[in-house]
Amino acid sequence: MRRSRTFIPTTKEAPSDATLPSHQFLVRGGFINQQGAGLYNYLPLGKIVLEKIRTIVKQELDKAGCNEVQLSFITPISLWDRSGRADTMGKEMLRIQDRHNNDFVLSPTNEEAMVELVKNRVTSYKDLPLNLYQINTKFRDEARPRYGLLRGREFLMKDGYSFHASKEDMIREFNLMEETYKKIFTRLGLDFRVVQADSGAIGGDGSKEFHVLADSGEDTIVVCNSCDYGANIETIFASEEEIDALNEKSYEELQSKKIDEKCSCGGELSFKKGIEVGHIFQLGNRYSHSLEANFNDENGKPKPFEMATFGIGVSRLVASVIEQNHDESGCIWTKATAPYMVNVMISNIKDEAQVALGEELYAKLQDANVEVMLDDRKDRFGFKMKDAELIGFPYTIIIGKELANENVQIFDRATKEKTEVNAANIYEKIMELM
RNA sequence: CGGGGUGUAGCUCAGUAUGGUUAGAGUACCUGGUUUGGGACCAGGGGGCCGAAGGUUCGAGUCCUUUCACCCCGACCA
Repeated sequence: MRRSRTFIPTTKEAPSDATLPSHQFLVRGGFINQQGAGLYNYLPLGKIVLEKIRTIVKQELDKAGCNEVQLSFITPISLWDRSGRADTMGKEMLRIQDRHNNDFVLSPTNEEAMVELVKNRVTSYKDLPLNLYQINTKFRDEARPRYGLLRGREFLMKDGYSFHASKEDMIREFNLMEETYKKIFTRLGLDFRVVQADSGAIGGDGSKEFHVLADSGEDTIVVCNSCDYGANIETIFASEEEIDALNEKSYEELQSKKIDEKCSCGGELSFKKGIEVGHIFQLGNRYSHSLEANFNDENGKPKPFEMATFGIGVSRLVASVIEQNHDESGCIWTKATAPYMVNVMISNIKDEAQVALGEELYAKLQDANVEVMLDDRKDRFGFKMKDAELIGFPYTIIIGKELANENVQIFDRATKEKTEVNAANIYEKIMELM
């Protein structure tokens, strides 16, 4: 893509209400803009990142045998009356009326709809197990949306639901999804932990959360330095007071706070802040029972489905990548999430040799299916560099005054180091890096 | 939903205590010129129903009432 023809409205100043790095940089970098409280538009760059994350989520789920569907976003209130959630979800569910004064809600989640979909269509144990998911807009009318994409009212979430003939099989799927989620977050290039969550009435290993480690995380978790143990503090500290006191501490304060107990593996335990980006949950037959969704077992006896549910906050992940990967200059996208891998920067657009090399390289990289941006704008060197750092292309190839000596530079966004490369070798060199 | 705060140019904000020229700055944008290795410089220019509705007044960005929106601190959540 040519920078001169894209819609990437970057700004020097952040909106005054943006407090978190991800919020500031995503707005300043022209990825998103705010439409209303908890409502965001995705501009071209933001849309690309969102789609990349969505694609990785989809690929790994499909590989694990899940089926993607797409349920209607607006659902009749009757669906929620039957499960009892029309009352219990309260004001989080935004209700609307159509022209006939019929009541609908903007779906905040889809257990009911998914059970209704499967009910009477999957009728035999032979058809089980089944794992259906969708990556679709959700709406939760939060009392207080904040932190940009991290807590919007309208957001993109992957929600999956699995149906089983036995609890054992449901647990097998639950474990499979845990592994699948690990693959997804690993592919995204994130430093994350799986933690035991507060599983309420279900108990046991019924619920696990996936946290991206970041200073600005809203949750406090305990992690081991030598094994992959992790726990939300809500599960290991008895009193509300202790939990509240820990949650109020800043990242630095927590870092220095020692935990006396050792992990069962012998390793040291420490506190971290995390952003919850995934949650997997063993549901049992709570919904299948209340919605009378049954299958026939080997003996022809009707039984409610054993279910589990699996969520990933897709739009929240966009912000999480930046919360974990940024510096004072802007975004540092991971290779899997970068909107463009390479930014070819023509330092001085009036220099014919620079333009010629830039165009040539741009064409070659495009032919090689590299996601490449050509910064062909008439602006000055410094301006374009600041812009590239703010947006966070993993690599920027600087075609500038060193071209007179047959050299160009590769600027590594993460380290901010510039490597001198002979212009004749730049294509091979950049291809090696990726 | 409780407590607090803010709405003035695309963005960041002055101006409002004490009403009074044509409502400002920086930045961004447009024109021309000079620049071209870290968000350039000079000159010129466009851009505002001062959140909205009522009211007080000879006169309202400024005072009063109502209302809407957004933000922050709490309680709640992918």
